[in-house]
Amino acid sequence: MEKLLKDLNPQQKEAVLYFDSPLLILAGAGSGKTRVITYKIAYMVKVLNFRPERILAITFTNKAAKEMKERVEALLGSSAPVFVSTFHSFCVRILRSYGEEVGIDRNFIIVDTDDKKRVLKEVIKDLNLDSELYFPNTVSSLISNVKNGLYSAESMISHYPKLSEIYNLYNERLNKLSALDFDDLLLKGKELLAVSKVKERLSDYFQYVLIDEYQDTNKVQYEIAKALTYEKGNICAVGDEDQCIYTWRGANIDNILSFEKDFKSAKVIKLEKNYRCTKTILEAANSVISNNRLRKGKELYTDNPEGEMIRLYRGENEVDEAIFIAQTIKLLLKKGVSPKDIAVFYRTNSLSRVIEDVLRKEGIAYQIVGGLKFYERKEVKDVLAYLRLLIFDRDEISLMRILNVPKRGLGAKTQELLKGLLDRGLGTLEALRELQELLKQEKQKKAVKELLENLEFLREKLEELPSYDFLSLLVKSVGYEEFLRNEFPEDWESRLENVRELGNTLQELLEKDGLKGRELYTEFLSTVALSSDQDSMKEEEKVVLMTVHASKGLEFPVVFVAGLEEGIFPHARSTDTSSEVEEERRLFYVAVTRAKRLLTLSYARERRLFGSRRLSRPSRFISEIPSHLIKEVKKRTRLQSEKGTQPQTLEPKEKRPRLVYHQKFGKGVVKRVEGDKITAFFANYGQKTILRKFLKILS
DNA sequence: AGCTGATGTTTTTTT
DNA sequence: AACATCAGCT
Repeated sequence: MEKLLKDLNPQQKEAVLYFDSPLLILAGAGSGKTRVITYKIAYMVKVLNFRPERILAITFTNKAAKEMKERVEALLGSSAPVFVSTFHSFCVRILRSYGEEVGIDRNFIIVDTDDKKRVLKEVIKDLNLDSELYFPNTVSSLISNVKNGLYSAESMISHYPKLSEIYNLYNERLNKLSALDFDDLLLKGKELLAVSKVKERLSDYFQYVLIDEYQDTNKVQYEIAKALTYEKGNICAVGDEDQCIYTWRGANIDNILSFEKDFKSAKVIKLEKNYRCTKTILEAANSVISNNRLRKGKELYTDNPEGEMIRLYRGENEVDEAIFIAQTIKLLLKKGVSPKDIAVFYRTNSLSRVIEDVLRKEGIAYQIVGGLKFYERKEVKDVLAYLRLLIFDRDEISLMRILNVPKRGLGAKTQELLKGLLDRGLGTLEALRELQELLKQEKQKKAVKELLENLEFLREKLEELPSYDFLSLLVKSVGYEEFLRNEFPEDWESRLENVRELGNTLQELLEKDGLKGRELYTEFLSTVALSSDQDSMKEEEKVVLMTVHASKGLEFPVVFVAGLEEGIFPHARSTDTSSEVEEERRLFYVAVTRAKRLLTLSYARERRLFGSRRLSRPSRFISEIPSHLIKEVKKRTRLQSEKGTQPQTLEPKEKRPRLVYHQKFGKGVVKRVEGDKITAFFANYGQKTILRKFLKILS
């Protein structure tokens, strides 16, 4: 262990060795905080003889949890069952063990964003509320805010008079389903820890609690942490107020700013030496973040070399910008940079599209983190819904989802009928049985009968068959593959592939935890619901694309930040108040400090947004970087020699029109194009040849 | 019940 | 521009 400690600088060492009182480690970007945490854990196990399973470490994502576990084990040279998890999965764990103390069924289901919206839609409809004011999206985030303790439902009465009613009915519905949403997991976890029996038990059990990314914890999470370590002060929080980027999700920057007040006689250690970035990149980052007022104040320094200047590219439009990025990447690859060492960041997911298109065209392999999440894809959710239905008989949400998937000729009316039955308190299978009696049409009767038999059959097989086979059986017996073929002739194969991938995940879990049958599936469904973007990221030889949010906690030798325009980054919806702008700035700071060696910023003069072109100005954040650190670059001159091909890729290429519209003749299908004359076929007028200027090109 | 075209919404970030 | 939703029609 003594040998290990030699790897640390004095502050890091102090942080590892300090145990006298609550400890807050203010760890600047790239200051080796993961190293400190893992060494601290290793120290506890090896020197202080703590039982690893009684050390609780909370991370931000499951991926981070897994990595931390691996790193600790590498340090110790043996497997150490340290309890590492996210707040959410920790709460799932304790609720599955002690849930009944706060009236929670141990077999509760977790509703994801999509399910939540479905339930809310029903609620809003049932309350006969004006859907102009109560959009499911808006209501969903309002409810989140209420649950995260930002304000009460009643306090919103002036803007949303009926919010309390929605809130109550929504919770009632979830309750009936034994379902918890993401916020409930934390909230109920907190409630559970308020039960003195549980609190004593757990806080006695855990000898030490570490929390990573403390700047992004919310009020509820703070209280959970507090309850676990109450009075004992055996807590270490690690965070960086400059990297707090989730306030919109309830993260409370005060948690970190007032740690010393919240935890008695707390000690604060700052890690200000950066091991990641070049001097240039770090100076840029320091300079940008110094524009923020709400911070404790740190000044990072590094012994790393000066490094290359930060590059800045101005694109004519978003396509031009993407081409620049692709070309630069190509050049780097040619120079021997590994693709997995290159990352492209953007503020919003929608910006990824152009970049993807160009990378694909240029033959650059990339992987995209986040976006449409795997577990949120329709085909995956459908299959999961079947699984959920088999596991939890009360899962009405899933029943409704699959009632007519694959198509069985059971539509809205049947759904209403079924809902009535469920409201009478019947279980899903019972309700289906009743429904069979109620239906008039033979065809529908048969459809329900078939579904019912299928479900009963599958439920029998659930415990019997190995999980992978069971999933195949499920897909086959409900005719899901055929459904995919019919409904998605374009891409049914990749969709089917996704379903298979689901089987693989299940298999992995099976091998890891050795669970089986019902237990396995329950665990599987929780894992699935709580998986994060980063969790899906694999070590592949590919360039990585992701939002800045998703990049948190990662680092790359080469980083591109695209779309640096006013309205995009900072985002137009976050420029009203200075605290919003400060958060955008922190986000930019996170982006910049991911880069180890080379940072390239880019923006476009003109960008397509909502279908129309819009001129844009460069982001204010660019001008917050000292100009002597920035070098403006042009697209590679090498391409001057390939000029012939350049305009083709540069301009969105002029497509041959396929569908046109004429004032008098209406819509026409194009048959021939000669110069500015277009020959098209019109349904009621036959074939006509018309000058292009009289036609509107539809596609 | 299910399709069609019209209409309206979406783009902030996510456990 | 792409997508979801809905009324009205078959």
